Amino acid sequence: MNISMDEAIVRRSLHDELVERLQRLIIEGELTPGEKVPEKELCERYNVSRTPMREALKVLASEGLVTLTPNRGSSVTAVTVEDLEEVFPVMGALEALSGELACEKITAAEIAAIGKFHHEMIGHYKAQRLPEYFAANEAIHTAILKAARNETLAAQHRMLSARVRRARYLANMTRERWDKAVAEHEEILAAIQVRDGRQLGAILKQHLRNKLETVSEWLRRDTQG
Amino acid sequence: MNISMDEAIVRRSLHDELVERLQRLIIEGELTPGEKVPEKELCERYNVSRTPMREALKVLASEGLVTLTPNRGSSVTAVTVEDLEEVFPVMGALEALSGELACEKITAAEIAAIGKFHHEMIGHYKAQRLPEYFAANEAIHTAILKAARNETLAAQHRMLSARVRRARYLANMTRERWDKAVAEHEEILAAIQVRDGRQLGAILKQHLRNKLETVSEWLRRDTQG
DNA sequence: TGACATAATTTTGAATGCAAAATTAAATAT
DNA sequence: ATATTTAATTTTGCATTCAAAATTATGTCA
Repeated sequence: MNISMDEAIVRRSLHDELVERLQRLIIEGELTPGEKVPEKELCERYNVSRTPMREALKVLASEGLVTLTPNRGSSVTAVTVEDLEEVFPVMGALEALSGELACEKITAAEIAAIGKFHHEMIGHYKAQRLPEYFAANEAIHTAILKAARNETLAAQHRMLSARVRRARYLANMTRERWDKAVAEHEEILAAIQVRDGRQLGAILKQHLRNKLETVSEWLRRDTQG
Repeated sequence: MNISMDEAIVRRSLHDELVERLQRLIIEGELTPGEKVPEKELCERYNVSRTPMREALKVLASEGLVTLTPNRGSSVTAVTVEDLEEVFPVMGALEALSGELACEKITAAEIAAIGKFHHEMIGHYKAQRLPEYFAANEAIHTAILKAARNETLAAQHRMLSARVRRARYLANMTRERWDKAVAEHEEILAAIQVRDGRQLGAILKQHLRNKLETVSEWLRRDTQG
């Protein structure tokens, strides 16, 4: 009895749906860091009661995306330079691992797909289209992570990524740094194509270290300047 | 209704307290993998309503400790060999990082403390006191993690650790493996004492790889034998 | 008896209700 | 006016309630 699940009705619990929506609101910046999460307002907006909303907020809090203060509700966690300096090394370790694992398990088709993203990205770079560049960039990193075939790894990475994605997106690179990032991406692609896991891991780690530089520099300027 | 006051909750937010208590129940094995979480029973036991209990379960679910099935409640996530093979490499990467960071930041006093744990552990090893050995062992790894001065790293590690701690604890080592683990610990201590982060990271990673062998072997035997 | 249908019970997901804490507004004194 | 109380309002944390789903029990008929 092999029933195709393709058309199965996906019934999700409200809190689960809300976790996702709130995550999006935070990442896309509709809810900005430091801001109090307007519980009531969001409940009305999504037409749910406070119960599932509060469940969702608790989950987000455990992921570090919001901060709960006893008896005074939740606020979007503000990312400080210190946070970034904590998160990036951890993400670096995870990405390095993803590179190593990916090289063991990646298929030719997946390599080709990454190559395609890469060339798209280069195109956007040459045309100085930053948002499109970011999208292609993220596609590459996601593809590597997926090729690693480790859901735990992917989940951990997603979690940390969510915490800093907004800062990452907002910090716009200097021309110089952008050049460097692209150069690193050439190396990334090369390492994948020859399936050199050690090398890929190392580059990914370095790549992220440079990103940290960019982002924390921007954050420093933005928050105190 | 029979309420035992010694277990009733006093401090801080209920859901937060519950997260911790349930975590303990799972790790200590009072709630065993696969078992359905008896929501009502636990509510009575801790004398709380279902609301905070369910909030806590959602958090634990997001950490992978319990599994929520729509409309049929929550059960303790059963750890499979496949899970272990996913989790351990990630923990390995985190531990390796913790080793590197720790060597940069650890104080002489902390090194001394780790040395003390180490010697206690050796004593327990010689006397074949497994539980005490495990406790000292865990103290060492926790101390290294703490010395790394990275709360994000520690939190991620704690989360993964919780998921496999029970299996880790239950799998008893062969004499041979135990010898090896102790030998590795000698190397760990040596690397810390000379603050060789690269080396420490590498050993920790290898150490965990061996642990995976032990645990997954046991799990395979236990679940299908 | 055993396969199936149907009714009773329990469990689950989510809305609502309520008391305590926090915040804001108003009132009083300086 | 500016502090400082005090009162009103809102928000928060949690308990309770309620409808829908799932599970178990009961009844029916071959």
